[in-house]
Formats: sequence, structure tokens, C-alpha cells
Amino acid sequence: MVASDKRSQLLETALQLFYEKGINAVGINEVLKSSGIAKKTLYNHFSSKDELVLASLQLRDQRFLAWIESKIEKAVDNKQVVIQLFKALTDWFNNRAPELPPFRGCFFINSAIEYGVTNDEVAAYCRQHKQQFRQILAARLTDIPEGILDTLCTLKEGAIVMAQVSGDTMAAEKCLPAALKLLNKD
Amino acid sequence: MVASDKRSQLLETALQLFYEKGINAVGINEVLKSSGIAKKTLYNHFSSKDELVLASLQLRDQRFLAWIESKIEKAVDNKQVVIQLFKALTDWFNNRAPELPPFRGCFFINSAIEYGVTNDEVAAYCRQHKQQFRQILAARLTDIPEGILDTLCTLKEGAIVMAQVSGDTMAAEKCLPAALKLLNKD
DNA sequence: TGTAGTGTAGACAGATCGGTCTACTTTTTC
DNA sequence: GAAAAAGTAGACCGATCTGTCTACACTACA
Repeated sequence: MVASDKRSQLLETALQLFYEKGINAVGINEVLKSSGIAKKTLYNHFSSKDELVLASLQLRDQRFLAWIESKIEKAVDNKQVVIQLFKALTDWFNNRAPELPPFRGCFFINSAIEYGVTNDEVAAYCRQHKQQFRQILAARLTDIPEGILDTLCTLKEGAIVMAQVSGDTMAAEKCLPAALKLLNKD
Repeated sequence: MVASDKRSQLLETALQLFYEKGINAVGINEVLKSSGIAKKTLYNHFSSKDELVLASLQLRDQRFLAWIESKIEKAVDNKQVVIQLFKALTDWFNNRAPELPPFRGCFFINSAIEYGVTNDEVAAYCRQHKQQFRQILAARLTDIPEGILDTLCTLKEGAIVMAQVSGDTMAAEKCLPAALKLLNKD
């Protein structure tokens, strides 16, 4: 049992709780109790809660982007990319994506809003995640104008918020026609 | 000087601070210090912080919807409504809307995310605000399909998030062409 | 087998928070 | 002008949070 075992257990627990309940609503002691690990061990692997938060963001970042990538990599043209993207979002919103925990919005939007005010590094990382998503999408779309790419990203963010705040888990599905319309030459 | 004077002073201060820094980041004592009002007076007008939060949401709700309404009421057709809406959002994001305090995202998205987990009433009010916005927009658009109305709302929410999290204050402007395209018959 | 590293359990400190309460002052109202 | 209502200033309580520290147990390895 290597040392990083405890570290990854703590990280898994922290990510699960932070995403489910929000960073501020989850204390260090709850992470400890839920993971069954002692406090000193946590502070041996992470110097502070903020460091644990950042590591959680990195883990989620890696997993979420890999998941999205896997959903659109098989698409053969722009239309299929957009279809697969919005289908994937709908699966996510309705808890039909086994790779992801139950939907509670975007971890990065949530964290930027509730934690970014007091922690610049968290805010910066959340911004970076959004940029990375944009690049992954751009890499799968051929000859796509910047404005249309931005609009697709805006629709994605909006759908997430609609699903979370308004409970409209069909938000992504509803704007799929509009997203496809964007691809047409006028 | 009627009693409601102190109440409205507290409410103004609370709304300003809650919106600027987030509800959790602002303690009761900060509201008191900033407003120059005694603690007992606050608890004479509001039974708890949660009640003050709800009153702040209501005040913002009323003001924001009135502001949006004023921006689109002069539009003579669907195209003008959409143009005015997204121009207004861009003004808001870039602090060119004197009626609104400096942009820090949507108070209702922010509050739902950071406070809605522990307070159902707050979550419900935020959802209701989004519904009211949708109705105000619907009332100004003629013969608009539900799906297009939903997509316009999604673009609006997405633009707010892009402006706040990614710092893209031109997000609304960028998706105006897409929004206008939605209005065209296919 | 002894030592260094890692773990556990949890008391504790220091800070902050929401909310109550007392004692006193000001304002309003009849 | 007296009584009632409303406001001030801030001490105080209990709860909660992050992070430190002590005392002890287990494990790996030379």
C-alpha cells in the first residue's frame, strides 16, 4: 500500500462531496469521516483545504474532458459532433452517464461562483477548464468560425444552468435544432 | 422617519453586499457595519439571515426584470426585441447599465448555487425568477415557438456564465447573430 | 530487531458565524 | 409631558470551521 493510496482515497471522497454539496458546505471533518482517514494524514498529503479543492478540480477536469472527448470522437462531421455533444449533455443532466456522478451542475461554474471570490487560483482554474473545453470542441469541428464555436459553448453553459437552476433537464435537447442551424451556411 | 426606512437601508446594503461578494461571504455583522445600523434593529425587521436573503432576492428580482422590460419594450418586432435584449446584456456585462450595480453574474444563479443547497426557498425563488424572465420575453415576442423561446433563454444564461466565469464580456454580442438566425423560418 | 515513515484518534486552539440579550438613548404618539 | 415604540452599542452564547498537536499503533526495510 503506497502512500498515494490514501491520497487518492481522500481525493475521491473530496471530489464526490464537493461536487454533490458544494465546497463551502463540506468541511474537512466530513471528508475525513466519509473516507475513514485521519486528519493528520490529510494534512500530510494536502497542506490546506484550498489545496484539496484545487486537486479535486484537477481530477474532475481530467475526467470530464475525457468523457466529453469520448462522446464526440466518433463523429465524422460537424453535424454529428454537435448532435453527439448535446446528446451527451442530455444524458449527463438525466443521470444516464455512468462515468459521471449524479448531475448537480458544472463543478467549475459552481466552484468559481462559491469559492472563486476568495480564491483566485480556483477562479483561474475554472476559467482554464472552460477554455480547454472550447479547444477540445474546436479540434473536432472543421472550418468552424470563432463566433459559431463561441455560440456553441454559450449554449452548452446555458443548458447546464437551465438544468441545474430551473430543473430543465431537457435544456440541451431543446436547443439542439438551434445548434445545428448554426452550422448551416446562410 | 418611518420604521421601514431602516428596513430599506438594511435591504439596500444587504443586496449590494450579497451580490458583490456572495451570500456566504457576507456576514450579518458586515451588513450592520456597512449600513451603520444596530444588530437588534436588523432582527427587529428580519427574523433571520435567510429572511434578509429572501428579501434581497425579491428586491433584485423586481429591479432586474423592470430593467430588462424597459430595454425591450420599445422594440417593434421580434428582431428588434432580440437585438435590444442582447445589447442590454452586453451593457450589463460591461458596466454600462447605470440602473444595475457592477456586474458579477446573475444574482439568482449565484444564490441558487451557493445557498440553494441548504435553503429550498432560495432555490425555488431563483427558479421562479428564471420563469418570470421567460414570460416577460415571451410577452414581447409574437408567434414564437416554445423551443426558440427556450433557446433564447439558454443563450442568455450561457452568456451570463461566460461573462462571469470566463471573463468574456462580449459573450452576448457574439451570439446575437445566432439568436437572430433562430427567428428566421427554415 | 530497531528505526523511520506513515497511519489513527481525537483533543485543542483560534477564528468566525448567526442570533440573543442587557442597558441605555432617541423618537414617536397620544 | 409621559408612555410606548424603535434604535444603539456591543457583550455574550453556542455552533462550526480550519488547522495543529499529542500520544500511540502499524508497517517496511536495512
